Amino acid sequence: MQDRYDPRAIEADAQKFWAERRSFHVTEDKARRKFYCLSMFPYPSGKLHMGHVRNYTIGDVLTRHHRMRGMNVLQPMGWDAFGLPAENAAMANKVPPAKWTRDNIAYMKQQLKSLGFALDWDRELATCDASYYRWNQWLFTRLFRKGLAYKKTGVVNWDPADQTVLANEQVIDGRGWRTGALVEKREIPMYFFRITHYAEELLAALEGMDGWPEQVKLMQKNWIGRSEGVRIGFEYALENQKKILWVFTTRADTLMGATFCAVAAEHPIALHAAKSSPQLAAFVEECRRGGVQEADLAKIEKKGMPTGVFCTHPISGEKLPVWVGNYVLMGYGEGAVMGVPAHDERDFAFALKYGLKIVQVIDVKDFSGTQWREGYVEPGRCIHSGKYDGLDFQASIDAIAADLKARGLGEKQVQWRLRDWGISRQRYWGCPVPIIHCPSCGDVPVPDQDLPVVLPEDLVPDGTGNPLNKLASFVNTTCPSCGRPAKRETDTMDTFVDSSWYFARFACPGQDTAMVDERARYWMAVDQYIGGIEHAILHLLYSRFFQRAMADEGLMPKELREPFTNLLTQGMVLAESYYTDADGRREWVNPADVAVERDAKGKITSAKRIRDGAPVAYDGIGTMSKSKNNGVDPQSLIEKYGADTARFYTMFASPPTHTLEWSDESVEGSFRFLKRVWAYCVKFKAGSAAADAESLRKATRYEIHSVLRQLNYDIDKHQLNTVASGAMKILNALERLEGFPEAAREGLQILLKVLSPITPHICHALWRELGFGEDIMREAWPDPDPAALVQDEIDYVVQVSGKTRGNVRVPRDADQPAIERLAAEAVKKYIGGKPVRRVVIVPGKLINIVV
RNA sequence: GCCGGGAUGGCGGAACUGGUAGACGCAGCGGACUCAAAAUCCGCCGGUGGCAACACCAUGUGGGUUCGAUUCCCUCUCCCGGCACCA
Repeated sequence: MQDRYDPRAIEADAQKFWAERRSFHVTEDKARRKFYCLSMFPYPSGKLHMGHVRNYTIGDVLTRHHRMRGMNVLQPMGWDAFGLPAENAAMANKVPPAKWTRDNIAYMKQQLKSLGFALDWDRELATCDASYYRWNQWLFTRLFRKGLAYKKTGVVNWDPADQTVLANEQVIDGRGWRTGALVEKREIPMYFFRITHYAEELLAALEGMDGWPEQVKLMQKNWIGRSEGVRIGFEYALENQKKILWVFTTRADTLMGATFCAVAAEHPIALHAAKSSPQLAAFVEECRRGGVQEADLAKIEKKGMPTGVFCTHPISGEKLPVWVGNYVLMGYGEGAVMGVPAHDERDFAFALKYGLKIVQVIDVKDFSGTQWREGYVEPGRCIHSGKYDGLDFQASIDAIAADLKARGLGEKQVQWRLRDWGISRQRYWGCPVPIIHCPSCGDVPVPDQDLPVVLPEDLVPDGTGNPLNKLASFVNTTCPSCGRPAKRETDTMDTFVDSSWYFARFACPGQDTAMVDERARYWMAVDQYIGGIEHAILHLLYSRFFQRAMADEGLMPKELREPFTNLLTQGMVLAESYYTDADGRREWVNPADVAVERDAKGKITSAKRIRDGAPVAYDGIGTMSKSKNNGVDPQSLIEKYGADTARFYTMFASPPTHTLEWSDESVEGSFRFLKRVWAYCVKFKAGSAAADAESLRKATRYEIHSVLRQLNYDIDKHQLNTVASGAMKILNALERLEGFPEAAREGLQILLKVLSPITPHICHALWRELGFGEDIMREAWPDPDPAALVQDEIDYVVQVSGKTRGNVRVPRDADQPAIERLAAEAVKKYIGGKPVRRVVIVPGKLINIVV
């Protein structure tokens, strides 16, 4: 046995051992409980970052733990390989996205292997492979025929200089990232998935999803956004024709306080009125400016302009002005709202700004009418509302809705915030939408026998749109239904389509005649899904939609409607950033190149660049990013300390769900711990067994089994940082022992077993070196021995009036009066002569004497 | 702007279901070993006052519930994630 811990050698050995035995290859086995453990697959950006290491280590620890619990565990890996960064890299380096992507995959795969993850590589897939994306296309054609996929116009960011559609990410401060031109909104035809068909179900099912964090379910619930309200019609005349302006409101009780209506700039009333008013046309044009991001739209100054059109209040018959408002969204509800300044903050500000009438109709206190007050939106009894006066929130809504319904001017309605999912992207590096546009037959889905529509892989985009548009051999085709010349759709699919079902495909390696097969029935649903909290809404909601669409298509059992039974959302990995402002130019300095100085208490006082001693300024802590040059490369970490240290550190530093703040010194500490484990085992192997003193044996076993009990509790709730510290506590207990009695042997085996999911290589090596067995991975996970946890005496905390004043040791079988007597004796001086009002006893823990 | 989350020593974090705040580790300080350094090992380590015993203060802010609050409720501040074409 080597005296020194040499991670490089033992990690290579262990990985070879697993590879030769195909240790992580799994197949369906009806006899054992299956466990499908999945981490979100990576985008092949070039090399792994710390977020990947953390994500995949969490997944690997859970995988290995469940294996040791006797389950049939599947942990696959693949590549989310389509997307924008490949096109950017292609433009920068004049390399086709396909080559760039596949080179990255090869490199990152080797990195993942060096980390020793228990992955079944036989199931590897990349979404850019035609063998994968053909099934995107196949399912699309199925949904298209069903009407679950359809075409309509959608709004996009338009760069007028490059004449191209921009991703939100490519819009910087309202301008195109390459041209600097002011971005506009533009409507173009797109394909949509009808996710709203499942809105009700996607919402209702959240209720039973106990394995998901409340926080994520709440975000999804709010995103789907079910609201009950009333659709209300305001009559108006346009060119002598009677028309109805429909609005949706959740506050029909305030209808009698409506003093205006506002429509979106794209609303027919606005467009019509703009024809005869140059000012209004200019305002509508102004609303077109800017991108489509909701965060920006919500922050712009609320502006409006009257259309000159008046509509009729459906109850009072009063004439109300119709305004165009830049805050009204065409995509939500009817693209129009009623304005009730007295009971809506936004309407209030709008009314004050433009001198519109404010009428209070709900009995809220302190209504001043000149300044917005908290509480104006609170529901209450109706006032100044004619026949509705005195009715409360629900009663007034019921009465108003009934009256409107009787006159054909409204009814109760359920409205969803959720919008259908636009999947068309005017980009090259993605899955082609399998549609052929025929002048006589219209949009024809590509027939099954012609799938896949293969993406040509040798194009290099130039930033002015999708190069597929210019590729005649791709575009020109014949109509599958009439045989005449036709054009192929050149839009590709949103990459979220690729990632909405990959987990099902992992179950079916080698299947080339179907999207999924019966093996998916064995493995699905994913028992444990792990990934970043940033995916809490979109990816996870789209996957839930896909699972339903696939089940309803007969691809999976109809009742299997949720893809992920348990979800763990990991926190981000953050790092400090530093910069110098030498000669007026800010230069970001990587934390690895910075030396900090501390005062006597260890507080940081200053920082310098190691290379030249130049003082650097601290910029705080944030996500690792290229722009701030604060990324920590996992590769250098693995090379310096080995995979086990990298794995241990990422588990120990922070609970999986919290952010992790990078610290080089703490990495050092993790390495030191593994060295101590190795050194202890070297001594253990050389030492001779000592006799167990009964008391020593009992105390040590109590200590180790107590830690084990807590550790098992922690690992079951995925609090892996305290699992790591539990392992440290066990080593501390072992090192306190004199010699190596039987209790040490038992404790050491427990230590190696509980540590092995986190640091599998070193545990594999030590298990074999010490002759404990051939393969620690095949050992059963340890449980605490109840006999070891029984104590003869119990320590109680004694409080006087809630303040801790002492401890008292009482025999296990002491009765309550005896405990009270011992406790009172222990804190006699704090009680003094004061009368005892009450004694609170928490069994096994604490006594509080209230005086 | 809207939705969700977070804040505990110099730092990362722990505290089982409301029950000793600071486990485990990092940094720091002191010591051992060494010609010396590294490595390793031992001790100390929230703040204030005190020779000490000990006392008081302390879990972002302000309030509340409770015998007892880091934990539950309300208020505010700051930070982070998402907002539908980044993945």
